[in-house]
Amino acid sequence: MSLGPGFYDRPVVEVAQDLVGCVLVHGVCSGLIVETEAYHHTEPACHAYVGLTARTSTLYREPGTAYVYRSYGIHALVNAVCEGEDVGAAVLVRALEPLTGLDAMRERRGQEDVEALCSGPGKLTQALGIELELNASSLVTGPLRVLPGTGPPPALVASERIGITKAVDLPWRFSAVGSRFVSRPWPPGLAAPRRVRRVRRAA
DNA sequence: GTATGGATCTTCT
DNA sequence: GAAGATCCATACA
Repeated sequence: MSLGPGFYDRPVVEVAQDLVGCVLVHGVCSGLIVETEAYHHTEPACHAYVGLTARTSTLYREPGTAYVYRSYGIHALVNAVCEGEDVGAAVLVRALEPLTGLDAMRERRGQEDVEALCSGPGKLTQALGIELELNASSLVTGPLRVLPGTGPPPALVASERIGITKAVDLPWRFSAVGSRFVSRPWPPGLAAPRRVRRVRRAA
C-alpha cells in the first residue's frame, strides 16, 4: 500500500525526514530511501524559486506527484512534490539501499558493487529505470510508488545540501545514520552534521 | 586516497 | 549563450 497524498501534504522538511526509511518501488526494483534533500520555493536553490514556468509546473502539482527532470544533460533526478498546489516544494531522493531487483539494477548500471548501484541521485534513477516520462506521474497510484518503511524509523543526521551554489547553508539534507549506501557521509570540509529529532512518523 | 576535467542537454536569459 | 540538485575515468600523491 502506497503512502497517500496526506503524507506529502505537510511541510517539505518534515516529509524529507519521514521519507528516509521508506521504500521506493519501480517495477521489480525497490530500494530503502537512506538520503533525501528538501527544496522549497522560498529559497533560491529550488527550481520553483523563479516561479511557475513550463519546467517548474510539476512542482505546483498535487502533493505526491513525481517531479523528474534532467540534470547536467545526462542524469534524471527524482523528487516527491510536497505541500499544497500553491507551494513549489519537493523532496529530492538522493540515495537508496537496494532491496529487490538487484539483477536488473546491475544490468542497467553495468556495475556489480551493491553499494555503488544507488548511492547518488543520478545512479538510483538509472538503476530503477526511472525516465523523464515519469515526470508528473503519481507516486500514490504508480507506476513509481513509495511504500512506508517496515522497520523502526532510522536515526537521522541533517547536513548541508550537495551540488548546489545557492542557499548552501540550509541543513536540509537528511541521511540515515550509519548507512553504507548514502551518497556521501557528509559534505567534505563542512562541520559534522547535527543529529535531528524526527518530527513525527506518518502512519 | 584525493583532485580534475569531460560528457551532454534542458531551461531560461 | 550560459548554467546546472551528476557521474566517471584518469592522473597524481
